[in-house]
Parts: sequence; structure tokens; C-alpha cells
Amino acid sequence: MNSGVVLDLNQLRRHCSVCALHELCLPAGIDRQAMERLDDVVRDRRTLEKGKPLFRQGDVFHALYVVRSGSLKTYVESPTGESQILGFSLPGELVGVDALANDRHLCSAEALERTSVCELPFGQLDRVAREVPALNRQLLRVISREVAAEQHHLVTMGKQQAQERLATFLRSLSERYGRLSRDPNTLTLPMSRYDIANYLGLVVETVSRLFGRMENAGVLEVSRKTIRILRPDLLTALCNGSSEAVPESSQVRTPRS
Amino acid sequence: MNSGVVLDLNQLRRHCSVCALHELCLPAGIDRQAMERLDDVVRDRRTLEKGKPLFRQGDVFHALYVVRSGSLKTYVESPTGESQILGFSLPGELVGVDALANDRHLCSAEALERTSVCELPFGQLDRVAREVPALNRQLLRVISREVAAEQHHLVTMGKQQAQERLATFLRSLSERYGRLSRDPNTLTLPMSRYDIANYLGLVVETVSRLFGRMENAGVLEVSRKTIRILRPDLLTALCNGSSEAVPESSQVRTPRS
DNA sequence: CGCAGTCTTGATGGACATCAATGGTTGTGG
DNA sequence: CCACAACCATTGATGTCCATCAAGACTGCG
Repeated sequence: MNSGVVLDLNQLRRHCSVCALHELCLPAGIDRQAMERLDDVVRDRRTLEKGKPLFRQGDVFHALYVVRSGSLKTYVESPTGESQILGFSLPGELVGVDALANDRHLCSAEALERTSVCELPFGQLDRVAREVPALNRQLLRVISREVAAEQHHLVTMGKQQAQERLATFLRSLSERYGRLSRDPNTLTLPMSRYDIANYLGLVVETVSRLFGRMENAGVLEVSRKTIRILRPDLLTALCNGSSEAVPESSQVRTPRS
Repeated sequence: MNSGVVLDLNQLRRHCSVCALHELCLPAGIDRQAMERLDDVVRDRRTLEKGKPLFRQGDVFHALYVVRSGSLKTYVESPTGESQILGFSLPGELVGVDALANDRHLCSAEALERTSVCELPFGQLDRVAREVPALNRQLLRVISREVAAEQHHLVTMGKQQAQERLATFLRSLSERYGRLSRDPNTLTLPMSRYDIANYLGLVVETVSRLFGRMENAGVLEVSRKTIRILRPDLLTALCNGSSEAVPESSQVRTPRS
């Protein structure tokens, strides 16, 4: 077997300084020496199979995580068993921040596909961040990004119609794919329609219908998990409720303020 | 005039160590010496009249704020002029965290009544936090609280019916009033019905009707800005959709998952 | 193959938005 | 102090977006 070689590659890749994501992630804007200190914090990366939990609501908190490859969903479950998806995490994105306040995770995180993450035990991260001010600052920056993303989601849920929500969701994915230097107009969705619907506060039938509608409006090409954005301009327009190009049911709409 | 005396009181009150809120706020769990360092960070508190902005979406970021007395709303405005309220801030609560990522505020904050805040210029806060690890840790904790509150709001928007949303909102206020050692069952709402509706993703008429419904179900006593919670137990039940005690329109409901 | 999970499409209904009208409250200026 | 305006709050009648119910097609896996 070639497990020796694989191990070497893993060892090599372990270091932040050679990680393809280091411009997006915690190391951003940190000098080489500090980055080596950061490497001490990053424990073995963990790999999760599809559907496996990274942590569960109620677990005691001991580490933050950064997605390395693959993707996660985070969600909360109510006592009655229904769940609400809070977000999806792509490579370079931080997970677990909500647990800093109570030393317990308030939500669960689960792999949507085979996914690997960097584990940052918080005690060590805290200690190194103290010695490396730039790292501490960057940590706050990344956490603040999380806050901003949640705010954006809230606006979507509070003010937008179903179609605008889906358009906004796709735009967001597209933009993040772009940052990862993937083709921003060819999305391979790691999550199910159920997950998308749940995330957007809709039901799966509605999402399915909207995909259909956007497809025969020429905005998208939908083929199961693969979405091609044919008209990014129209997609952007749909985010703001510009309702050109929608055959189903003639449209007059006045949004609530 | 007695302005000299008032000034002395203000001077006295300025210090975190004698602030009535220090158990809830940044100083929590910090020793006396460290608290004096924190005092150096807290610049003059500012007082805002009702309706006045603390900061506006797009402003450059230079400070975090803690509400001292009164209350704020934070909201984002879309290019089309509609707005979404993200939250209301009561004494002891932190405002402005979303700006850490981009050095610009992503939302606006405005006083709902005569309100005073402590201003924490971020440069100094960052510097002192570096020297006082416990403060840094507490800062993260308080920020994390913000994240958790937003998550809670998201679940409300994604999964709950109108009545459950309003009940959840009132419960949350009641709890926070309790922490401030006010009567948790007598709420004096600083915000308008429009604000409540906006915050909950509803329209004002719906909120008004729901207040009416809950009133003649015996859960509340509603008198303009003053809400008395007569049956806290029923209010809690309403948060989970237990729809006992609702005269209007007989009820069968199955929530979306 | 068969079965379970996922996705799509159609028909119906309900929760809440919209439209409309009125009364109450607050603030301002003569 | 009153009059006026601007805003806030309540209540009723109507409409619509999307959830619900139902059924079928497709995919993937043991």
C-alpha cells in the first residue's frame, strides 16, 4: 500500500502556510512566523463521512473548526423535533462560534458530503492569539463575518418572497464559489432540496417549483444537483424582486415595509 | 443650579466597578485591577434623544457600544428603502459587532427613547484586551451571545407562526427585563407596533390583532405601551404553538419541518 | 428487483398581507 | 389652551402567496 506517501502529503498539507485557503481563513494577513505558531494550534484535521455530525447541540465546547474541503450544515432542533438550518459552511469558513458564550454548542453541525475540517482547540487558540495580536484581530474579523452572514439571512427571511429568497441563496453560493476559484456559474449543490427549503423557511415543493420556473425563464439550467446560471444578471435582478421573466401567474407585488 | 452635583454623580457612575450592570456586561468575571484598566477604555458615555442615530449603515467603524440606560434598535436598509430590524438592545447589551469584519457598520442603530451608551473605542479596547486575557475572553463571550441571539431570531422567522413569534418576542423581553431586576411581567415597550411587526417579519395589523387575541384569551393585559403578562405559563405555551386559549378561528395546525 | 429517499407537478385551502376606514395619542405653534 | 397635523393603533373585508395534501417519476442502494 502507499499509505506512507499519503501520510507524507497530509503532513505537508497540514501547514497553514501552504494551505490553498490561507488567504480566506484565519491566517490571512499574518506573517510567516506567526503562521507557524498558528500551526501549533491546528490539531489533526478530521474527516467526516456524509451525514456524520461534527458536533451536536448540547455538546461541551472545546474547539472551533474551519472547513477544509467539502461542506457542512449547521442547524438547531426544537424540543418538538423540527429543525431549522442556520447556514451552510464551505471551505475556509469558521464553525462553532455560538458556543463561546456558554461553553456548550447551541447548534449541531453535520457533513453534507465527505468533508474534512481543521480543529482548533480553543484553549490553545486563545493562548496563541494572546501572543499574536494580529491573529486575535483576525479571529474577531472572521467571527464578525459570521454575524454579518446571519444578519443577511435574517433580512432574507423577514422581507423577501419565496423566489427572491431562492435567488439570494444561489447568488450567495455563486459568490462564495467564486472566492474559492471555482466557476461561479456552475453550482454543484451538496445539500438536498429539503435542506434548501428548510434554510429558506419554505417547503420543498415550493423550492422545486421555483427551480422549474427559473429554468424555463432561461435564468438557470437545472439538472438535479447541478445548477448552471445562464443569466447572472437576471438572477441578481430576481433578488430584489424585479419580476421580469416569470411566466407563472401574472405579477403585481408590493413588498411589506 | 446643581449641575456641579450632577456632574459628580456622573463621574462617580462612570466607573465599571460601581456600575449596576457590571455583572451582565464586559466587566463580568474580571478582577478589580483589570476593571480599572477597562475604565480607561470607556470614553465619555453619550446620550441620545429618541429617534437619534448612534451610527449608520456605512459609517466607518471606530467603537463598540454598550447600552447603559434606555434602548436601541438595529436595522438594515435595502437600496429600495425598506428596512429590516435585526434586534433591540437593552441595558448591558453590546452593539456594533458586525462592523469588526469590514471596518464599516453594516447596520444602523437608533435610540428608541432617551438612551445613554458607553463608547468603547476599538483600538483601545483591543490593546487593553491584549494585556488582560480575561477581558479578551469575556469580549468573545459577549459577542458569541450576539450570535446566539441572532440564531434564535432566525429560528423564529423560519419556523414559527405569527402568534408564536409574538409570544416568543414577549418572552424574550420578559426574561431580559428580569435580568435587569425589573418586573418581568410588566413590560413597557419602548418600540412601536410597526417596529415589532418589522422585527418579526409581519405587518402591523397582524401584530395588533394578535395582541387583541391574546388579551381576550386572558394571557395579557394590553394597554398601549404597557403589557402585563397575566399568565406567563400560557405565554410560554404559545411559543411552541400550543394553541389552547385562542377564540379567533378554530385551530388545526401542522408546522413545516 | 424492490424499497426508501428524493424530486417534481397538480389541486385545494389557509394564514397572513393588503386595502380601507376610524379613533387615539403626541407634539407643535399660534 | 386649543387646534391642527402627523403618527400610531385598532378593526373589518378581501385577496394572494405559499403550505398542505396527493400522486407519480426518478435515483440510488442493499
